[in-house]
Amino acid sequence: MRYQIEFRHFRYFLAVAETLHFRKAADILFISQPGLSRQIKQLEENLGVKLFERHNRKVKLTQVGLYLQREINTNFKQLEAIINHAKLLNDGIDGNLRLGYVGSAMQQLIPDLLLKFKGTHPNILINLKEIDNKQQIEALLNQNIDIGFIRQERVPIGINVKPIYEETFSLVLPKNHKINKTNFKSLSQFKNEHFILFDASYSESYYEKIMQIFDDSGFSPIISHSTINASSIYRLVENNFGVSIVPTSLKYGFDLKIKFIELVEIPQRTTLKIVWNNKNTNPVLKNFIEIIRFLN
Amino acid sequence: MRYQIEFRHFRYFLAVAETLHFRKAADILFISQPGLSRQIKQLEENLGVKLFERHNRKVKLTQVGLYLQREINTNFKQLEAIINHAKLLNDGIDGNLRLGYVGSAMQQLIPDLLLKFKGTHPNILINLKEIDNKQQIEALLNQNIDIGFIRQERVPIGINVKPIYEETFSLVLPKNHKINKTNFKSLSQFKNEHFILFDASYSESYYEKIMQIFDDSGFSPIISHSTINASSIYRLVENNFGVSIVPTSLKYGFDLKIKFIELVEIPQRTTLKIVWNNKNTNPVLKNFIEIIRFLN
DNA sequence: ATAATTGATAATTATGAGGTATCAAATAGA
DNA sequence: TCTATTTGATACCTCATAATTATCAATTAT
Repeated sequence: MRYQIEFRHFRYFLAVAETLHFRKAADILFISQPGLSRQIKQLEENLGVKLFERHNRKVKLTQVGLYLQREINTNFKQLEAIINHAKLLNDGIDGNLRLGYVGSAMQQLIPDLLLKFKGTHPNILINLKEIDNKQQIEALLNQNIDIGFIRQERVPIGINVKPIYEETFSLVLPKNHKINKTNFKSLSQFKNEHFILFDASYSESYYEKIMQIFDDSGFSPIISHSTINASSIYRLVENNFGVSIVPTSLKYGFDLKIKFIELVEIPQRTTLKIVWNNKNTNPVLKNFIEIIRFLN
Repeated sequence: MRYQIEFRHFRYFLAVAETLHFRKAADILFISQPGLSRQIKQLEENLGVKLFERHNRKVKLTQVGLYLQREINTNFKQLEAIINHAKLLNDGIDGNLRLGYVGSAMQQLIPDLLLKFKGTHPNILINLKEIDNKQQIEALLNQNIDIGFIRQERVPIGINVKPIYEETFSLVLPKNHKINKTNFKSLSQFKNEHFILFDASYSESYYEKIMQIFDDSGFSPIISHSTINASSIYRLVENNFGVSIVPTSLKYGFDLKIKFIELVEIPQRTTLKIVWNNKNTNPVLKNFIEIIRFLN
């Protein structure tokens, strides 16, 4: 117990816990393998806890090691956030907020929200990143973003959800398509058309919902293309590669030879939700959620 | 920026922030004042943030310094808690223990054991699962449970066994059966009765032992039903579907129209054993086995 | 059998934390 | 005004120890 534990020990520990390989971890840390071994040993001695099982040619985390990896990781993320925030404070900025969003949220909602937030909190630095649903959850858990905008039903525990905008779906057709708002009866009129849809990887639950729409209409769609980007969908529709179904709000802001038919009769709706990690201690996050609360 | 920040820097920072006096802080930290000054300077340079205003003969925290003091303080508290918890986990004082057991062990033994263990280790979370002998071995090998309670002679290598309770068998008869404790002579009196027994799949070696009892008595039983549950056996016996033989301890805790005759004369005994995987490193397991050691 | 992999150990080096001495600036007291 | 005192910063030095190199021991792959 004569050595003080330092960050170094935990930095090294995390690297070994990550790679489960002393030599590789040493390379990543730009130190030699024996040096790394010694520091890990020191940490283990100081804590009085065995962190790794070294057998044969395999390194394994012990139960306690596993626990420490998780906890130290989030603790370090928090510390990092504290330091970043301190730097921003120093620059006269009151904090920052890292947003992730699916493309379809940028349509109208995020600009509106940010404008409102900037009004009350002018010195907040906002970072925006377009990421898909699944990766947003990942980023939230790792505290790489503070808040996400997703279209997905289920989220892991530890993630808070607040629905903020529910909307209908709309059919997307080429402008010259024979079906229009007046002669449109039901989706089954499109059973022989090719469909261009958001990829299942975009969000499983979103995809399921779309499939349910087809189920309810009594046919399986021919899916000719899938993408993760509204604008590519529209390009394809415009050029007669097929038709599509998208959240209604996505119809604004494009000037293409396509038309939309809102599907108000079907029961399915899609909900844009904001999500955040309840372990996140960023003070700006609290304020942002406060703003959201007064939306509906 | 060529120095890495270490805990030291924050420890020193907190001491100065607390005392607002470099010399006093240095005394508290058992280092010299110039050494302290230098570390604080390093921290400030590394963060790119001024933490203290040194004017006249007074030291004052800057806004950012104030923020950091609060945040680092709570962050360090959290880290401390993490480390303490890790130590508890390591000592098996906190954590969880997953038990598997055959129904007949729940009769008296497991409640007693758990009560005793809970007394010395109140913070351990215990998961209980009723599983048959064979599946317990499987679960131990896969480390899906930490400890098992079985009635089975042979176990694979890698599994440790400790017998904890040896007992006689008892006949189970309907209350109105003509044989009772006084006119009972030997098992051969039942050669024409139907028997209801634990299924062979429950445990092969247990089944073999029962068969041996019949062998010794010179007859093969007529087996009319087999089940894996003491309570169903008793229901069947109560309704005159046949008679049975069970471990004696199973007679407690039922209120049915049945009676028991303990077979003390025959040599066969059944032994409840605890079993665990010797590769299992769950520290709680060690402590549990320790408790067991003082049982007999 | 030989070579490759991988973590631990031993001996050595060199970085930088901490020590001593001292300074500079400011203040208090005469 | 002239000390004496307080207090953080600087300069220089020492030594503890982190990191390196070289090597080993054990295992596994060829």
